[in-house]
Amino acid sequence: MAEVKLSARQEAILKFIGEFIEENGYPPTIREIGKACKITSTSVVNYNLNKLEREGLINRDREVSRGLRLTAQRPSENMFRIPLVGRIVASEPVPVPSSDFKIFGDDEAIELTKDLVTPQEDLFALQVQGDSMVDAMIGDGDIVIMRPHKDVKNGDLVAVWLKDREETTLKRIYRENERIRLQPANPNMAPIYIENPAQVRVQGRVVAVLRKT
Amino acid sequence: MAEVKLSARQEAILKFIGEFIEENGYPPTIREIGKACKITSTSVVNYNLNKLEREGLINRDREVSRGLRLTAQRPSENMFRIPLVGRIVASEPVPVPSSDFKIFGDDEAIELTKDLVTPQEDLFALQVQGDSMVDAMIGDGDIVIMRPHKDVKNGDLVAVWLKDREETTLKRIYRENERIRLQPANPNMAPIYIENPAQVRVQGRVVAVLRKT
DNA sequence: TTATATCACGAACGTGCGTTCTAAGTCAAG
DNA sequence: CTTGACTTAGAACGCACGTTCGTGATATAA
Repeated sequence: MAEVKLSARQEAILKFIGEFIEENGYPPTIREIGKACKITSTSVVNYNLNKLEREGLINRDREVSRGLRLTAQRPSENMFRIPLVGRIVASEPVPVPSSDFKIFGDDEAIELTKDLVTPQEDLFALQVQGDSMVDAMIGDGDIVIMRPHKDVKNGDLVAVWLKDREETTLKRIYRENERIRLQPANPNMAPIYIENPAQVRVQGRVVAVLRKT
Repeated sequence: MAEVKLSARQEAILKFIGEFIEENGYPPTIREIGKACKITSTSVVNYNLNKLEREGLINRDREVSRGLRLTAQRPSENMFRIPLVGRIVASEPVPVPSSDFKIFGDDEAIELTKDLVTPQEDLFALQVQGDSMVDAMIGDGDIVIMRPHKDVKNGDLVAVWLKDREETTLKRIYRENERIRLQPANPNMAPIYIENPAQVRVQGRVVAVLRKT
């Protein structure tokens, strides 16, 4: 579409709407727009708003006072919440949230921006307890963002529960024929080889790690 | 303040306002609130809104249609940007942004929420290049949020430039009498002792670490 | 010239919407 | 019981606000 066709007036209106919403938390009325942009007639404002709507730059709800909003970047669009479901300890399996058990009382949640993580429905967060994962460059108190089980590819950093050792670790996983190789993130450390795939339970893929100091 | 004094109706109103704004981009009218919360009289809604305002939960602009907004987390309020000023390499000093050199063309910036970092004016971000800081639990590609120089306290995780070695590392710093102890985050590694304080240049304090996988 | 489209002005209409007033029901303290 | 604070209800007032209509100015094409 041609986005160049904006007259000076329409640009002024658009700019004013943005500033007004930012400042007041609600959109301006036609008359407020008119006063700010030195337009004496409400019908002129209305005319230009219709123009802007046809251009796709704003939405309007007719017959509704202040019934307009900018289509462009609504601020909250760039933010989302991830439930913080618990702690991850080396000696216990990861507490993966069951899908039917919805966390409603989500006072415990982390707010993130899309810069960090592309949002998906089933993401969840865990706080690491203990220094057992230093070899994965993850320390005590760090928060890991995870995505449950499915579609784990070779090379992904995953949380696995090792049945025989009875412990959880974070490692890169590689399926090699019959056996599984678990590669520590620290290149100085040797990999673990698991001959029997039934001995490992992949609990999720690590999507991101956050550390506050 | 007492936040417990909300009646069921007031909570319903508050919840509806939030949902309405989320959905429509502008606040509801008194009558819309009334219809949604099964309140037949506008004055009752008005009464409860005044209650909520006195409680500090909403703001109202009188004589203005839809003139109300939630005081709690206004979405954009909880977000801020940090300039991504460059890369941090072990073999070079940290590129601390000079205060008079304002980064205006900040296409390179990271959006964060206040959950992660308490916002301050002079924060900046660097992307780590290379595996030279694994002992600080920081890997290649990680992003460190930093705050320049001043008020570095014992135990802070800082970026230091070691003059004699000509390298940058991230370590916890401790001033011990005349000498300086640099303690790796990995507890298995031995500390570095610097006898001559002029040999180290503290370039900033690490506030947070982010890793995308 | 006429025709069509774009843009601006002012006024009037009808309703949306915040405000205010009167009245009444509930409940705990006296 | 009465009193008073709190909450709900209904109605009326009056301005706020989106809409529509008539008018006119300007510009480009036939």
